[in-house]
Amino acid sequence: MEDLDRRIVALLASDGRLSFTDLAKETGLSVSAVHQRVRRLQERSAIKGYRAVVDHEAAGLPLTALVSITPFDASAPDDIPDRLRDIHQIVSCWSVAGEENYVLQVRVASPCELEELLARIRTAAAVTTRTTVVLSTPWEDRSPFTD
Amino acid sequence: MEDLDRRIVALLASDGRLSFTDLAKETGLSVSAVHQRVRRLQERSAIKGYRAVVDHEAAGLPLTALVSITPFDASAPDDIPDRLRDIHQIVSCWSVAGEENYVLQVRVASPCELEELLARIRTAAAVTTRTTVVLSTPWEDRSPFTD
DNA sequence: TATGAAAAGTAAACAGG
DNA sequence: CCTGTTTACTTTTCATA
Repeated sequence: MEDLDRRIVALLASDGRLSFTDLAKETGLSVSAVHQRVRRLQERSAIKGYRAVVDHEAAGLPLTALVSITPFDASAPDDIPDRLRDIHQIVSCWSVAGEENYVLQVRVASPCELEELLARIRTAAAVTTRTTVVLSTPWEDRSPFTD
Repeated sequence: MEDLDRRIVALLASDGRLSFTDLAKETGLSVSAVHQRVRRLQERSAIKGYRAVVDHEAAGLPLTALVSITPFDASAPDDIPDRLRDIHQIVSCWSVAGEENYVLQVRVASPCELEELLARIRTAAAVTTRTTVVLSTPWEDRSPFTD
């Protein structure tokens, strides 16, 4: 990726609603040139979409946890992500190198819902779970490009 | 939070660039009413901002890791987030219940940069680190509201 | 807290270098 | 791959219920 594209991506990663006018000012390009570059970045999926950053406490999902999972049967074919994809409380699913096979980031309304969710994960994916509850979030989902 | 606000938040969480016109269609409100509600949600920080969802491979930061950290000196006052805040490779910082005190999500360009980053984290925050490298990411940062 | 209408600003498509 | 122009749409503000 070119340096100009990198700048555009960094700018949109920290403010996804920047207008093309502002992007043009920041990059020194014309509005049309920025527009074309952003469109290309989206077509190539270098920019995959845009989202509002939500305060999950305010939105009724105050409890976050990290759930490490290990299959019961290590020899079974690994279709775990497919088995978990429809569980919307799982906001991230990482395949990891380490003692466990996957780490999931989950968001729920209450400890009680976490309990239900863990049961659902275990049965859906045939795994054991090790859960780390998040107590507070100093920050989250920051852009790594702001250097 | 009201039900209408929750719908608006959910819509913007999955598409942060939805126009007020489209939000109005989806919610049955007028454009101005949606506009006011979104503005209020932003003022109350229920919506904290907007970001582009970036393909980190394409953007030159293909390596993600989860770093669990434990202070050398458990009796020292805990200002760890403050000591780590300026390290932009740390995209998330969660205070957790468990063996370790914090889990960090980090993004770097290469194993070599990860090594440097871990050294920086250890000296900046006076901690030991346990690092779990992410091998692949079936999905990430999904909206938990799409039910 | 809602509405509709007007003014200002922006996005998208286009022609051309 | 860039630029400037045009058209259509969107955002924002305002008067009003």
